[in-house]
Amino acid sequence: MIQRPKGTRDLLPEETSKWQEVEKKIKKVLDSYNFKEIRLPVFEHTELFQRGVGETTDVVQKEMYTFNDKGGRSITLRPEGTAGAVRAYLENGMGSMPSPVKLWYNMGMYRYENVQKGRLREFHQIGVEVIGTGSYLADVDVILIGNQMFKALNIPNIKLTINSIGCPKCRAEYQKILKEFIGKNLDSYCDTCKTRFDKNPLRILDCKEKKCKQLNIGAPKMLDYLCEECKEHFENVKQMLDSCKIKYEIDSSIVRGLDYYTKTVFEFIDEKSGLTVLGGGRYDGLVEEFGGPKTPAVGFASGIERIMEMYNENNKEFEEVTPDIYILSNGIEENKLALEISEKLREKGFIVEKDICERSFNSQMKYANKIKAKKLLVIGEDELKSRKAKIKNMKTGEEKEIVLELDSIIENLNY
RNA sequence: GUGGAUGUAGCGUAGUUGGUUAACGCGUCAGUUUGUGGCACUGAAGACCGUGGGUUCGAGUCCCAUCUUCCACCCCA
Repeated sequence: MIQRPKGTRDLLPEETSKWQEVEKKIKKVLDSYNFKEIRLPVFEHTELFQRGVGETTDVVQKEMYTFNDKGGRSITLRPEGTAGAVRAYLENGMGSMPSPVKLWYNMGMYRYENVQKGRLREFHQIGVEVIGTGSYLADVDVILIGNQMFKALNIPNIKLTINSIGCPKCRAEYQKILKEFIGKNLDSYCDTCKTRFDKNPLRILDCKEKKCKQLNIGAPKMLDYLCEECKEHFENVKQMLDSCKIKYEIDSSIVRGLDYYTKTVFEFIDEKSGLTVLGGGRYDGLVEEFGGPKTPAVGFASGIERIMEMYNENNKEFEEVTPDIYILSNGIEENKLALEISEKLREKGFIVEKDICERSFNSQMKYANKIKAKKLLVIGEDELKSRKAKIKNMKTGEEKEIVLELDSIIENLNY
């Protein structure tokens, strides 16, 4: 038997209807902020992610699905959405659209990781990007969207944590100071931290090793070394969040795993599982990095599989969509009439089931019951002749005599 | 990438110290029931026991390898 590749999942009908329900609710929030959907290629040139996400990141170094296509091009399955969105923004001249450009996406992502709870190799993210404004107001809007999403999904116990990692200018300054602090005890740090020291010292602060955590106590904090502009930006973000009564924690260890972030970074964390369910921040340098004009931007991405996990826990009652009517028929002429009525009802938007297996009367009855049809209409010899029939409410068992005409059927479907 | 656990019909399980045609429940299909479902009863289909080797007269049971899934590290959404 051929089985699905590691880290992938099949979504069966029961699950897809729940996904659709969640996606619908999220889309409503996105619509209310007037964001528009974009759909992007599953694969891009490898270089896009190398330059966008950053050479030193784990995502690029060891988690990308990269291969050469038949034309010898290095191609990579997208591990995240922002790089592609920015590429599309530039390639399609979206800079000439009314600015800022506000986009959202819902796409599959691919990362060669070791599988675990809430961690797949193919997973899905819903994300937003606001391209073309450097204002703190945009950061706040983006955070508020995330907040509204979880509210709309009735998911409680989500903690918002924020931080600022400054701009290239003040970060470089801070890194120097941080390296001085860490450098004193570098020999005592774990091996991964030693390699981080040169490539990305900020990450050392995020190390989970006990000894490293110990050594990190008292380390200088990025927040204390922000330049005037970054400091003011962060203060404004906090002020706005306070004014709309959004609770948040400042967590100076949030660094984010993607290199393009600047200034504000934030995460929504599920307090029960400890998993990050939404993560994002500002990326003021990325458009320029890709050869575009200096264009600030901010966005987030949220993992649908993780959202679904929490959604299912907090929303037990789920309304299943079932057929409005099952039309039972036996015999050629009867089937013709049943088909005709079915088609007309379907055109009117009703969910109609009828026999397509040439099953017996009894089997059809049982089937209608199993698929939870709301109403039942039998078309047999008598009904064909008399043009009268009984429509049955499958829940109450009550039957009602009707004329075998479309209007009269429809009238009895709605009660 | 490292460490630990796991794997028997679609799903959930049983399978005694290795011994004939691998069992049960749910589900599926059909019948009891040419004209009204749910209940009940009867029957059928469905498993090369994750895969590949090995030990043995004989392997679902023992050994090795490999894959999957789950958990932890790491990282992230």
